[in-house]
Amino acid sequence: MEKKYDFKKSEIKWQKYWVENKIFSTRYNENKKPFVIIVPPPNITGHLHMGHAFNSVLQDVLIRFKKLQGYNTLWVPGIDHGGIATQNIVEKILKKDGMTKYNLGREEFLKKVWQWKSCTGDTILNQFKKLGCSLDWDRIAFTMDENCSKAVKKSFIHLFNNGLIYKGKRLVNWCFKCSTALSDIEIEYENERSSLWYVKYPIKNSKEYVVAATTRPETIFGDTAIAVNPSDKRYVKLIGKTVLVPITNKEIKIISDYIVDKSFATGIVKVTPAHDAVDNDIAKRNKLDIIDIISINGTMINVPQRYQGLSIAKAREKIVDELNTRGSLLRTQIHVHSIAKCYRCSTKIEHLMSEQWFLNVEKMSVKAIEVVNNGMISFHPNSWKKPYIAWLKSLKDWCISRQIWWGHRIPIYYCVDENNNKKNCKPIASFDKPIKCFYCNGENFIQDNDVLDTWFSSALWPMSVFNWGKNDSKDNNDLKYFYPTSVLVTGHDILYLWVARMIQFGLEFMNDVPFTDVFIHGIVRDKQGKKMSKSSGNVIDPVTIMEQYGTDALRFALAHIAIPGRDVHISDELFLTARNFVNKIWNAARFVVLNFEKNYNVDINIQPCELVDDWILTEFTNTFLKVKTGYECYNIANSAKEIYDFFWIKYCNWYVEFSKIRMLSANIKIREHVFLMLVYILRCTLQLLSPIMPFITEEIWCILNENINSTKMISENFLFEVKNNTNKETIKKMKIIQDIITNIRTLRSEMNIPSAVKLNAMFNMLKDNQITAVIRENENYIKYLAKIDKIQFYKNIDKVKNSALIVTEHFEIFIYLNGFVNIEIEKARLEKKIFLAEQDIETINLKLNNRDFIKRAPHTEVQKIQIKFNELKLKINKINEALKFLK
RNA sequence: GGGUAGUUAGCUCAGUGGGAGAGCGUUUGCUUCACAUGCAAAUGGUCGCAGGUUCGACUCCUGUACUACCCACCA
Repeated sequence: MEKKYDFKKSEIKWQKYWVENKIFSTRYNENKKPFVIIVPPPNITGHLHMGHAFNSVLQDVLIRFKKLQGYNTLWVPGIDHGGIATQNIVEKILKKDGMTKYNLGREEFLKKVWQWKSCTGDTILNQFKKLGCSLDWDRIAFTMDENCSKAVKKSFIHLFNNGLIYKGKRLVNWCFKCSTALSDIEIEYENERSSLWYVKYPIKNSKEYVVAATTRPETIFGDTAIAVNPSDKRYVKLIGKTVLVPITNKEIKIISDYIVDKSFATGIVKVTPAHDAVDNDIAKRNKLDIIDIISINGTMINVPQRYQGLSIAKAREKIVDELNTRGSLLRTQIHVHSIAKCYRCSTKIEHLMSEQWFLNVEKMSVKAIEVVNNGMISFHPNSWKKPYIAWLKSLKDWCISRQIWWGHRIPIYYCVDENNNKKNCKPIASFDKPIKCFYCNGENFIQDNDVLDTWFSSALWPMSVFNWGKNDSKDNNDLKYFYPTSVLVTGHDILYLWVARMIQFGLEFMNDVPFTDVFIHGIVRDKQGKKMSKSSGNVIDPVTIMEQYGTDALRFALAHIAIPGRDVHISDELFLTARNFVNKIWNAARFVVLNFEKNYNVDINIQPCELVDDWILTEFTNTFLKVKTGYECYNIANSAKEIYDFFWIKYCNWYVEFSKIRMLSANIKIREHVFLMLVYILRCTLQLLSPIMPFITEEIWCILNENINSTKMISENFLFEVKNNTNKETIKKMKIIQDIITNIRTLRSEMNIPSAVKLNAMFNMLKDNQITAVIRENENYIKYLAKIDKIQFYKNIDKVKNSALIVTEHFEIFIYLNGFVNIEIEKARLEKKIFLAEQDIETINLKLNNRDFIKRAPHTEVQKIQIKFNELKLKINKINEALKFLK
């Protein structure tokens, strides 16, 4: 076994082995219980970032653990075509060559995108492999492949024919840069410092005027009313009057609407229904005209000639000037408000009227709420249930059409005449171009130009990966066997965008939930808690970390901070700690392997034979149960922590140290036994840890196999079985031994006694004989670890000169200091012990003197306190005696 | 405006109705033949603030301050 762990070599080896031997390929097997996860498909544009790494590690941990438990585990890999994001990237590439997509035309452009996809689309999947993800590589799915395409068409046609998909001219969110409509959750809000302009609107046939405040003076050309709150006493008398729009002098009415906030600015709102959501609602309620004044290119339309064709910004500048000159501007005020931005390119979103396809989500939302309320789907942590339900309850229809080229083209066909002009026939939803029009027997059709929102195909993901839409469910064993999947693992950032929609679609098309559990983990942030982004320069690249510290270190660090319901803060120290742990594991294994002797009989059944053996088994059992609970209840951080503590503290710092002295025995049977125990516990721990750190555990497992003639892989069923060996007595006994050792070490440290100086320990036993027996049986360990030469036992001995004192509930230990005694130090040390004990006594006294406590607290609790009190008293007495003796 | 988390050691964070924990940092001692990416020991906290429930609250409840995130119709 090499002195240093070469993680790079090991990672390449095992990654290749797992993939080539299809260790994680899973087939339909009705005799085994499935455990299924579908990966949240990353965009083809993506490179592995820390968020992916975190998400993937958690899924891999679950899959690998369930495999150890004997499940037929399946983790389906896949990628998303990432509509707008991908199109933007390819357009950027074209731009470098001075081209636009229009130069190429739709078909040629799409060819380019597919070409680009075939070059770079595998990047992220290869990075998943590097991460050690136990995905089934025979099942790579893509949201634009044939299966998904069929699924998209099938679902669209179903929804269209049921009247749930409809086309309508509505106010939508429009991104000029991406030149497409966006759904409500595809926009992000950001605070912006801007101005609030107070504009005068003269009242017709009067010298008076009303003042409306606006952040968008350029939209006054689209004003079709002025609104006040009906309960606003200041303005009630104005309702119904006519005012003139500045500059154009167009006549509009003053109306009343409850939505107007009396306390904001003047309490008077100018209503621009074509470019503002609230105004649009007001217009609907009051049947106002809607005038478009901004085109989908971002230029002014339907405005006075001098404004026609200007950009929004230019128009604003010009209009503020003009209002000012005409005396229509009362005043201007600094104003901070949040503005909508595109989630793909951060361009300001404009609201404008546009003809789009919408999905009516009303009924689907009711069902999606129901399955969470009745427990068919559980969220972990449960606190996400409330926001999920609240979101669905207030959900508006989903704008599903996008004016881009890359994506699933809407399977709607329009009947046209010879000149490609649409006839009056209703549009037809169809898998392929229809042969004949239902309505007029026409034979010419054109397909709708728009494509579907990327998230439409994502919503079908749990079905489409199992060929729903392509293969009807009757003979589709995969779909029957693997659907619904077991758990969906994702960050809360796409709970609405993705999770809610999968649930809606699953219920609509499969009449069943797509998964029974949703594991919602935190978002990866930097040390200060900020989102990682290229522009902030705070990105920690997982690939760099893998190269620097190893993949297992990355994985352990991520698992270690995966605390349920909390965002995770990443810093370099995390990986350092994890790297050190990897090193520790390697070296502990090396210690074990180096102690292997050829004539060991490794087939014998291992039996604990000493307290230390019982103890480590008990500790392991406790750890095993806690780790299992952590894996099963989505508290991965706790599992990681428990293994870390057990392995480092219990196994390495205590058990291996105990073993060292036993290894010196002349008796080969003893050496053999110790080796077998060490190997057994090590293997059990490795297996328990393998879901988090698959590479090093597999590597060591393999090395150990050579020594014990085994060929099994680590991912096969658990070696360890929980028996009734969680013995509390064992822990207590062991604690006595550990306390003695620790106490003597502390004494040494406090009195500056070099470890080379061997000391004598004289035990004065105060009570229990059984404890004497325990100490006698484990004398060797005390001697070895506390560097004691000689241990003697007495009953009621006098004080021992030139010695320091350690007092516990069971005994006094006089450590003969062999000339190192410093009376002053020892006095100070003992006095401090008394001080601390007296402090404890004080708090205990408060309780014991409280009659209510004695009367109401559980009897066991009172007893516990009483015992503690007696122990402390005894300790103080003994130390006081010693102090007198010192004087 | 509504909602959800958080506030514990110098830093990053676990945790529990009955004696405050880890990692990193700091201090001290140690090259002991698995590991200095290590071993041993020590230092360090009014558990945000104010009330309440309880024999007992860091833990449960209410209020409050601050921070973060999400949602919303910030003209």
